[in-house]
Amino acid sequence: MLLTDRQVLILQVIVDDFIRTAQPVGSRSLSKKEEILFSSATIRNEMADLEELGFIEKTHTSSGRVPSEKGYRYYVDHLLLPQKLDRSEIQTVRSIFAEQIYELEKIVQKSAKILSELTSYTSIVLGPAVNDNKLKKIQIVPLNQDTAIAIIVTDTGHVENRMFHFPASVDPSDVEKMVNILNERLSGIPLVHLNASIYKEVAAILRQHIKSYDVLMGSITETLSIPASEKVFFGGKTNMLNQPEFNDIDKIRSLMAMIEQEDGISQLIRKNPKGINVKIGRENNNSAMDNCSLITATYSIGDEKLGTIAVLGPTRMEYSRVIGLLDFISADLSKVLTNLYQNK
Amino acid sequence: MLLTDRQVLILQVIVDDFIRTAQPVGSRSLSKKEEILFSSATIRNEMADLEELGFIEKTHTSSGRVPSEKGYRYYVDHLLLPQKLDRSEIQTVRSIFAEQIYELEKIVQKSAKILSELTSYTSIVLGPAVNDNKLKKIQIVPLNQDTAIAIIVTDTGHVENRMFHFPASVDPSDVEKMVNILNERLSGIPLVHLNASIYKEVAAILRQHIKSYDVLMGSITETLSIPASEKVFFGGKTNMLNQPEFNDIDKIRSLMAMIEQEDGISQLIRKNPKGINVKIGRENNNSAMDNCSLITATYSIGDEKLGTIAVLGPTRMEYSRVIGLLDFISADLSKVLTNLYQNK
DNA sequence: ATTTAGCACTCGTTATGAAAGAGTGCTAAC
DNA sequence: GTTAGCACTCTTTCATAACGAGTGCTAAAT
Repeated sequence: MLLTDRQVLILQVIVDDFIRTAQPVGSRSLSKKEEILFSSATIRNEMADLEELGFIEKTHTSSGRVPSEKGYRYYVDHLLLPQKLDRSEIQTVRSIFAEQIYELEKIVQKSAKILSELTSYTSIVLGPAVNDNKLKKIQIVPLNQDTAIAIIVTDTGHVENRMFHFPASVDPSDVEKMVNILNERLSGIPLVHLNASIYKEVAAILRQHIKSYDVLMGSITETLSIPASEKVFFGGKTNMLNQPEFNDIDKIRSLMAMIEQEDGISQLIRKNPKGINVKIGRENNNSAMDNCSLITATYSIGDEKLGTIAVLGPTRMEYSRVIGLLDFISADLSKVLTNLYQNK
Repeated sequence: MLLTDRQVLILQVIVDDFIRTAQPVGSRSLSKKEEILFSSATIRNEMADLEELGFIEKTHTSSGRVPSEKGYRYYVDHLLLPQKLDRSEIQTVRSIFAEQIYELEKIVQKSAKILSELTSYTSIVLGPAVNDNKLKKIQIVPLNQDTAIAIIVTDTGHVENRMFHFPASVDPSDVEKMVNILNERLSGIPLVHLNASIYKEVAAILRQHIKSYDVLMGSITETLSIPASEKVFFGGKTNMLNQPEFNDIDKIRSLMAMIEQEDGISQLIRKNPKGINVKIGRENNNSAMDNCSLITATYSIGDEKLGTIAVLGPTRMEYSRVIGLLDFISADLSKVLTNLYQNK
């Protein structure tokens, strides 16, 4: 099943042309390309073979050829060269970090926006996995006798807050004491381990010093066990409306419903491993994305994977360009974040 | 230009029918309705008059009639009876407040979701105007030598946080002192007045007690002057795709672009006064909304207007139902919020 | 003076067929 | 192995006709 050089050349040109025009590619128009030195009849023969091998398809008996998912896969795996960014694009990306706002979430959100603008596809960025952030400070602000807000600040500057309730009988000074002890003992612990650590390391001390131990302990552990939300940011949600393959209302409906739902797509993205990953069409296992490809890249602080940035486009997406962009942005993002938060 | 009773009846039936079916209404099908006791020929005459007066329109020379914006306006102003909610709907709405989560924003967000589900249109809720909330507590958490997070908690349980920078030379105990003074003096002040109050009431004391007065004062006032974002929540953003009037890709594109942009629509909504307001089609002054109506209602704590909830639908929207719903939800929301936050 | 029946007319929708155009597969010649 | 040539297929476009829903107008009925 190895392809000859000529078949590879033809496949490449078909994919490139189709990505550019969204029109099926015929043998005659192929033969006019300058890199093609043989006749349309030869091309027809080769195309028949490529079709039999499953790399290209016809939309109907007498139409030109269109890359199949297998064809795109071959293209992505073997033929594609990540596009270098030009000067102005590099500048645009760097502008993400230009403002002196060092909030992790803001940077991430802005990345999503710029990514969608540069690609004119839809971008999705999985916010940093807050659960792995380490506790910097916990504070409790009472609102009235039986309600208070717990505020959790992480080392990356992320702020989580949760309201909780307790009986009015609880002594305010008790709450204060508890917060002090928690801060002393839990600073630096990843959020996800907070609850375990409380039981293991702090419970005994708390019990000694605090009158309403049972009640408060119940409230605080319940509050801390709510999983820190891993946020999803979108850019260009409606960009897909401009792609010619989505001139069909039904396709739009199912795709938009899928994007709007957010959960499904964030799961799809989350499970991707480090580095660049390309999922083409049905490889995504989601019927709403049959005509879409999803390219993901991870970003990190140091060696620790933090989150994922992704681009959703039609299968006929500019893989080369998008991969180049994602490559650059994710590396730059990791570099900046590492500098910001690594050595503190 | 007064309409006869019969003309009003015909207009009403046309609007009702068109809202239900989305099809132009002809004289023959009208004459079959049981509330219509005269012939199709009579109806045709009346319809010709109504058309001349501008209440109804034809889509083409030999089509049935469709309400014009003026027709909808008359319907909304004179003919419409807000629909009462049935038992199960009331229950659904009440479920917004069932969970013991008293966070204002969560309640508001959930309202948007339920509103869009009950109407199958798009709902928009303008979050409470945080700027008018009163300061409960301000806290500052240092992240490293030159960065800290300012956390602002309001009396409604809303938490704002902002990162800011200062020279490493600033003494940490200075920061602590400042926070204490700010809390002592500024508690209860609406966020929007914080900056002014700092200068008026706290500056003198701060200058006395704090070494790095100038630098810190600069940082803190700059931080507080960033306007607290008034959040916009959407529900059912893609619901409009299911409306038959949006079978046209171009209409979808411009509408979705408008919804996605969020700013435009939130401005459109913000300026509406207390109570229920209906804007029909071009009354919205926005070409993307030519085929849409926007119904808004305000919610309050006590007498103080807090925010707005709105429904965006086609001009052919079920005004009676939506107005009934908005009426109920906004009243209920106001009641609950008033109970929660008024008497503390 | 209203109301209604009747009818010619308009316009959108649907079905049908013809012509054009793009592209293929196959055969035979190079 | 490559290419020219040609019949064939399928989509797209356009014109045409038939049908149906609905109107406006006239004249008769109430």
